[in-house]
Amino acid sequence: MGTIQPGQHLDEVALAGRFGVSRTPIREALMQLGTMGLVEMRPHRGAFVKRIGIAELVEMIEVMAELEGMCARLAARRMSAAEIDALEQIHLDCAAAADSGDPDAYYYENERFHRALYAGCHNGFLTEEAGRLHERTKVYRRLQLRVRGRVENSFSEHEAVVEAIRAGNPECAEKAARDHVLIQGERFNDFVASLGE
Amino acid sequence: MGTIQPGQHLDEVALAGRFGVSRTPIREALMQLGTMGLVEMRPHRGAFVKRIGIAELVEMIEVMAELEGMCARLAARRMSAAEIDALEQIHLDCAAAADSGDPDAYYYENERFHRALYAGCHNGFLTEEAGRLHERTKVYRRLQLRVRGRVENSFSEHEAVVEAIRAGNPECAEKAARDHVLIQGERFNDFVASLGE
DNA sequence: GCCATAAAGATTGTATACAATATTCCTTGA
DNA sequence: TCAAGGAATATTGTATACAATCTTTATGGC
Repeated sequence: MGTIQPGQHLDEVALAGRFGVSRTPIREALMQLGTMGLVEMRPHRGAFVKRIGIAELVEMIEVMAELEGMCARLAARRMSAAEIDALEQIHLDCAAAADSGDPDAYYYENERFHRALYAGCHNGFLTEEAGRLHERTKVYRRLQLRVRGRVENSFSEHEAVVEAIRAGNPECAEKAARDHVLIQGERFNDFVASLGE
Repeated sequence: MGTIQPGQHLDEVALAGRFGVSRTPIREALMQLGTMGLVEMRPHRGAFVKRIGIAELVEMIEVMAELEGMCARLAARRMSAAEIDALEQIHLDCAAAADSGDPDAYYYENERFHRALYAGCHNGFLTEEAGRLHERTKVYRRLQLRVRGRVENSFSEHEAVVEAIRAGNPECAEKAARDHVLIQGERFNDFVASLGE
């Protein structure tokens, strides 16, 4: 219970009753989610949980890779020593989480790592946009970490990003971060293919 | 009249009266604009036209350059012969508009050119995102075309993009498109600097 | 038996009324 | 005279009622 499925119709009165408010704030929230692209609003039909197709997800990952690469490139040029230290500390936390063998723990630390990377570009708008896209694809990315060996690979890919940033090598950092995301796209394709669909 | 200024407070009842509807649809529209980032919503204060600072605009242009470069890179790989022909036709229309000496005419054709480029990447999500950012910065970009010689330079920069795409050279196309946007950022800085602020 | 059409029901979109909060201006005291 | 506090006003946030539109179901005709 509580979990909602893609394509599900979001009934306004039901939600209003569920949260103990009137339809008005519910409608405003749904409208926000609509413009954010999380739900689909069809005229006189209401709000539906956006059903993200595989093609669309691949498209989003393609853009994601570009933005993450850009963040890393700029971070290599702009991050202060203190910021790099902080990023490396989070990276160490990732290591601990990876060793613990708990995918959820790693997921949480991984989140922190990416947020720190986004902030490191010193471009507030880019940080926002990358964060939004990250948020929008997180559900699907979380599945990835369940794949055997993915956590270890993810960690070593982070390593490459951190090293390039510390070395002050923008091109290298960009490539490492971009590949880190693109690999997830490929893995996802494998995952989908393995479902026989 | 009719034009609104950055930072201006958007009165709900005034807008409702102006458009002959109640506050409800006005509120929903403002909320949409809020999540789109075009207006700023402060709690219990209402909606204000987003005041985009110079720093923020530079940040947006930086991201814009990356996305446009990505579009061009993918377009060089994915555009069909027919699409390239269409892009070139729009480019010719730009030439005609440039020759007419009317900045507004060129502005319109320039718009078509960029939209065609966005569509050429064959990534619907990227096309959407690039279009949104384009829309959000258009007001400021329009000023650029008033600068002497900018229309001619813009046109020759387009030329480089079209040639690279026709040649099927992704790296070249990416660089050309990226530089095309970045130059606008630099010109804008010049423009701001010339104001003595 | 099946399809088309119309009526009934359900759900979204809009308007209006009321409550909550912020702003402004006036009063009062030092 | 200026500052602080409070009341009055204005504006946003929420609830509810009504209108418009879509969906479903039942009925009639072929």
